[in-house]
Amino acid sequence: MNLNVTDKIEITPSTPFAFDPTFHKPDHFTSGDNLWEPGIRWQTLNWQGMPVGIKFTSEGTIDEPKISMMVFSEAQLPHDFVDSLISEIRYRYNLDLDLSDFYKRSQKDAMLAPVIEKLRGMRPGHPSSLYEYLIIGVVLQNASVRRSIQMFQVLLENYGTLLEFDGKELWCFWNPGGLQNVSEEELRALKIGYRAKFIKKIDDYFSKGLIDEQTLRNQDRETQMRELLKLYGVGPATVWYLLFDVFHHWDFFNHISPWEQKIYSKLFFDRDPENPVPVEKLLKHFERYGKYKQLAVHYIWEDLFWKRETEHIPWLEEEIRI
DNA sequence: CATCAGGGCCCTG
DNA sequence: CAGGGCCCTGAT
Repeated sequence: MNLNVTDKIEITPSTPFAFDPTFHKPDHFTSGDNLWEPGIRWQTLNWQGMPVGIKFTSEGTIDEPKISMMVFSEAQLPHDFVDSLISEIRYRYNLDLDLSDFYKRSQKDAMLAPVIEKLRGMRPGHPSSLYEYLIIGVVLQNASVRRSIQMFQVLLENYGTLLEFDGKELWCFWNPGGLQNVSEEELRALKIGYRAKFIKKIDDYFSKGLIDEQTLRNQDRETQMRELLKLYGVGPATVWYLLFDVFHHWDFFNHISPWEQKIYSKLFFDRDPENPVPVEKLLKHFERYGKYKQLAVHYIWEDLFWKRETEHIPWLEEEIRI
């Protein structure tokens, strides 16, 4: 699909704002739906069933930020569509987040303070909708990075839409409920294994309108967690990711998967990944970050993966096994 | 070659 | 509440 109609919008985030670490998370292993280079991010977005291409360009500084957002579409977009798209972007990337209290509380933390200095203005956030994140969450389960990317890619190429805009070709997600005519067997043929059943059931759930992302956003964390765990194929690991990335709870930390446990053990206790610190002890350690514990660990985690972009970290390569 | 453990989750006993 | 089964893939 060729997207030749453009609409240019200027977005002013709250201050301070760091473009690159907000729009590019090196630990989110990309697979054909976005591209990044310093100061520019291209991505696709399925908004209200309409596939659009977006090019974000940094046009400001950390203390006087300005983002140019170019929207590419097939036909002219109605004003209210564009308005709702902008507010959704502001939500997903936390462009209005006030980080001052978090920064103030972290000043005296020997580990966090230098990381914040480097990443000052970085927002947490994730580009995906709830439905999309659920699909991603399922392909992350019980698989290495390489295999997760491969599964996600094959799903996009079979059920997504290839968009051409600004000289790029990127895949756009299908609609929630868009797999109604796809059988579990067909999904299995794409080598996603037992996850085929999970994806079918999640898609059915959305197709029947049993869950609404906007409604869920306005409910409390316990309700969100309860509703999400009702989904077949969603357990503690996936819910934990969702509460942070999609529902923006900075204070919730109740789960550490084995590979993350090894990385935290090395980062926070300089312990050999072969001999990791118990999960309970790690969780207790994170308590020092209070109501920003997950945000704090996000900063430290992103710092590690940004380092990986420029320097070789052997022990980390060993753990992520791309 | 064969075996095995993954960036979990569901189901059973 | 512990443990088996599920899928494919790359490592050993």
